[in-house]
Amino acid sequence: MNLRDLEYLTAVADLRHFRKAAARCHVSQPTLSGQLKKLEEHLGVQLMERGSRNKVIFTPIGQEVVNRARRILSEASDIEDLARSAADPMSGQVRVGVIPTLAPYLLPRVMGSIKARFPKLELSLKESQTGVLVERLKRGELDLAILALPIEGDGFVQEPLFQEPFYLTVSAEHDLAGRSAVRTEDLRGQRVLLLEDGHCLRGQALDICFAAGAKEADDFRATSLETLRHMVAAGAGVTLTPMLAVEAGGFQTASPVRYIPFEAPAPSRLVGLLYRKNASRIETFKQLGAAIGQAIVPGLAA
Amino acid sequence: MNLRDLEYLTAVADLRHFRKAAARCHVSQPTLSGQLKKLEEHLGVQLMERGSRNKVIFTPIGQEVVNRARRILSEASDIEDLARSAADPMSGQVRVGVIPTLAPYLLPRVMGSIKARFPKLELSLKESQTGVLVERLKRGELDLAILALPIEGDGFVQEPLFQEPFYLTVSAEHDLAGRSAVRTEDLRGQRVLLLEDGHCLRGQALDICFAAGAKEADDFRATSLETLRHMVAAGAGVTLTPMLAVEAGGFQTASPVRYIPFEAPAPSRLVGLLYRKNASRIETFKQLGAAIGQAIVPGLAA
DNA sequence: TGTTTTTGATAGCTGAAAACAATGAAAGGA
DNA sequence: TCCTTTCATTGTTTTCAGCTATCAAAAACA
Repeated sequence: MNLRDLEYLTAVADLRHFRKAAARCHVSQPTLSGQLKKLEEHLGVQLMERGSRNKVIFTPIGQEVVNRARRILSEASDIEDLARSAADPMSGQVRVGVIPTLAPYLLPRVMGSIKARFPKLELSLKESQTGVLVERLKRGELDLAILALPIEGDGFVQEPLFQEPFYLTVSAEHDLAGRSAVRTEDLRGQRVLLLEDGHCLRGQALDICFAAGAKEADDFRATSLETLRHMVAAGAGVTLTPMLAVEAGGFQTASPVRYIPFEAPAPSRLVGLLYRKNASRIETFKQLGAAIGQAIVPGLAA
Repeated sequence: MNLRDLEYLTAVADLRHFRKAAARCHVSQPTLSGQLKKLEEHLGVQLMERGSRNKVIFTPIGQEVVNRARRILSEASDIEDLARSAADPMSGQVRVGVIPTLAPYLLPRVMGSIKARFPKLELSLKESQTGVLVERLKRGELDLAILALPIEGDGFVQEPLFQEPFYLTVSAEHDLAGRSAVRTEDLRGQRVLLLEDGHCLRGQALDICFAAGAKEADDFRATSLETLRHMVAAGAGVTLTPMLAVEAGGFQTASPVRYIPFEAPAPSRLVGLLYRKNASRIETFKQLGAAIGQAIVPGLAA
């Protein structure tokens, strides 16, 4: 059986006339006759009675087949519509995974402009740690990840978006609280609070601490940057906060923690996109990345 | 688009492997690859990501297309099932029209054995006068009619089933009530009650009366044989009753009307089937006719 | 690290079947 | 009786789904 045959059939059902039906299907009348005859042979049932003058009459089974054929054709046409609308790269669904140290701070700053620029795009957001994101990307459960680069492992494209500098985060009572800038060497001897295992930020901060001669507070692992912030406020130690997670300037003085920038070269992480090399919607991802960059980079310069 | 392509697609979706999918569809792998590629081109959307080693991954749109394809294929398969079951001539629906002077008396005698012999046959019954039946048959609203032959008009097949003799019907007080048989000449001068216009039986009875010199009671036209029966019982006149409508012997003596057979050649009507010359289910009709004949003819002989 | 295996894509060819034009046959209508 | 309408039939052409053989990439393995 064939969708084309069903079109012939419904055309005859609509017009009750082989020649007109053939015209509507843009084929010759013998073609349509022949195909319908073959369809009847294939089904083993006579679908209609042909009189040379009297109108075509459908058998009860034929009528039922016509009804079902109409539904099938309509559903097939739905598929084509679906595809057509999806052919617009900035429409349809994109499943995005974002790491937890980025999501709560990045998304509020970019979602507004993305929704405005790409109204037909439906972003489905998922917050997970790097390892989980990579795995889900590989399995096709996600289309795109926003995380800290580089990622080890092949088969992916890594697209840098921006460098996000870290800020030394201390309590208002801390010795360094008054400084307008610090160097990594200032970390020496500090008790540094870090995130629990699995967060890429933990590894990056650890590297910086190790290089600077600081040591991790090994009796504590935070679940989130917010926990970390509260611990620092309580005077339990210092930490490194990525820039987007730094509280907005207006509240900074009232806050019990101080965010101190590093002198150049400031430690930072590279935030970027990750997607499968043979992904279908690379164009969509590139445009998304550009939009995120435009929304964030001006804020970085300030 | 093509149902075959959708099969390829769902096979790949099931097996996540082009070669295996091709095997399941009994085609070569390049064929399947090529057709799927064409499908994607036709839809203008990438449906899946092909990695040479990692499993095939469907895009979100691809997954949605697969879901819809599955439904379409299932519905297409339904059509084939429907046709297969309908290919058995004695199964499925047959829309039968029966004239009102036959239906209430014929159907109870035949439906039982028909249901027993053809359990898969669904008879949809409609009671209408000859003219309506012929019209509906022509329009394809009915498949078969059971009525009195012959029918004028072409394009139909008329298949005789049995001759149904008429009985003179008089009240128990009537002069002729005691007779064991009558001749048509006995009708002379009788006041004959007949059915209203549209009933073929009216015309047939009228012919008999005209030939015999009886005259119709022109102030009365009955709607049904039952009305006629009651009128005869009330002594309003005599009438002709087709044999099947004659009340069963057990009640006859208790009944206020008497049914008197005619001497040979007894007037009668020919009951038969009518269907379109190019009808699809002629075999079904022939078997149905045979079953009706077998159920009725023994009763006629008795 | 080089080799093998796996897996989908590509190229070129073939045959079945879908399409066409021309014609026939049946049946209304003039 | 002839003409028109309408679907079926016939024979030819063209399209394309299908095949075999082969390639290229990448994972697996030694």
